Amino acid sequence: MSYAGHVIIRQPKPPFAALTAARGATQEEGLMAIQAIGQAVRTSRDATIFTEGDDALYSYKVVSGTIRLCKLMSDGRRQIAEFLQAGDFFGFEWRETYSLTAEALEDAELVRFPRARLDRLGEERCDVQRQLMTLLSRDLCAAQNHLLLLGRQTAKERVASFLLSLVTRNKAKSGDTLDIPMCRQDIADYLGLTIETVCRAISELKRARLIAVPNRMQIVVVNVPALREIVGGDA
Amino acid sequence: MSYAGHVIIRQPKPPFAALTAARGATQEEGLMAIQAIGQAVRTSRDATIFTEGDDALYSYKVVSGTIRLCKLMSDGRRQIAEFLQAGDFFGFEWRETYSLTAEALEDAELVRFPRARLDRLGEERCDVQRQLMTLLSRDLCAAQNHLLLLGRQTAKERVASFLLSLVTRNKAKSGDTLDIPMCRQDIADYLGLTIETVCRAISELKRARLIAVPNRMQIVVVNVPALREIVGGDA
DNA sequence: CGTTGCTTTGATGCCCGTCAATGATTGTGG
DNA sequence: CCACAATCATTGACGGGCATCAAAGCAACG
Repeated sequence: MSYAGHVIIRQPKPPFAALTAARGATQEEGLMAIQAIGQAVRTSRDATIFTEGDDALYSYKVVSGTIRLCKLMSDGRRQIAEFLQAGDFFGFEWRETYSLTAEALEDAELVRFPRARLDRLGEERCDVQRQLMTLLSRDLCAAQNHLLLLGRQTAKERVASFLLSLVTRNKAKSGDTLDIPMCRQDIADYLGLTIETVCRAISELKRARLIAVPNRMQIVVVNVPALREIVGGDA
Repeated sequence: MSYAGHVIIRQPKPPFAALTAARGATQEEGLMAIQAIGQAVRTSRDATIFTEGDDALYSYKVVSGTIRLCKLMSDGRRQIAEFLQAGDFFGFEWRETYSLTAEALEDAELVRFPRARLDRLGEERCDVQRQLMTLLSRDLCAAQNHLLLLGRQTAKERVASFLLSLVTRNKAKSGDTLDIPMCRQDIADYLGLTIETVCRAISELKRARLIAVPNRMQIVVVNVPALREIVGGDA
């Protein structure tokens, strides 16, 4: 029911050459074993992939598009935990139900892994379990850094941190253009701010010539070191 | 060097009856196998157990006392990710170096597990890996809830959430007294607030008769449902 | 019994949230 | 192709919640 918008493209054994290529040089055997049980699915813009509290039937990998993982309060307040892009895995928390909600920012292609099969695979093969551990660890460390951002950084620092995380992810340098697939509201909900505060921080960075904003979906990072300077204090 | 304050009490095989008893009914075989390679150590108040960035040589379990896990910025700003008490595990992020700093709030007894041995054990036994996954998942979900608190809750809600988390952990009911091992500054750094704001929120709850504060280290939760009412909006 | 460290309370200010209006961009139907 | 609506982004005015600064309680200790 919450899987409306998902279409299984090919069922049992899709060719995964393209997927592993997208991930780059990851030749872990455990990872291969996981990939082998994947099913390709599609989601459309704003579709819900799973909802917090649902039975956790599948884990996922992003092939293309962008996904947001978020928590909602009953009065509508929202906190986005993470944005996921090609090559990222999600839904690997080892629990009966999903601990957050996954939605597509834009049309996306995913690979999904049935939890039951993943579970069986993990019982037999330690290298698979180990791979899952690595994925979880990555998420945990990201969450810990996010805690510091939300608890102790100013609005300007948060926006600079966000841009720097995109710089890192895209291996961008000063002068490069970043594609920003998320709207301002998503950025605000990720940074624990309001949309207006995000706008003002971006405008301020623009006035200071640290970035340029050709359009709402792109940002040119003119001066990466200066952005790092703003974040500064992080260990 | 950063292990000053640690004393190995008994080296190879301490009796773990006390430890498992403290954890309650956890008869997982994987867990037993992990426990079997533990070494009992002590830390004193305010001692650093490990520092963010150190080589991750050990993972730990708390036997007694309270531990804080935190991130520091170079200008001194601090965010506490988690408080750990008897039965809790920490330092299980599967990375080369620790992703945060662990310190003792008070004199504490720990069991430490050499990463190298844990690693070898994990290669051989899937049930051990699985157990480690479960520990990581717990931390990840806790961190995700913490993100919502830091990003989207008001000061009063945060303090109420904190008290409720202690209520849950201690299985307390209205009228019960909670022992608060952490000082106000630690609470503030956990909740992303200042010490003054924490004090004011506590005073407000006290005035509203939701809690009583016999002394700085104890809080009586007079009206748990009313505390839940304050947090309210969470899914 | 004064010192020391932590907590609490008060006064003040600022950052960011709220409310509101204007721009910019995209999509739609005539 | 353009008018129009709809959506999103930006900017401004204002206020409130929390931080900052300061001082006074309060308990533990020598």
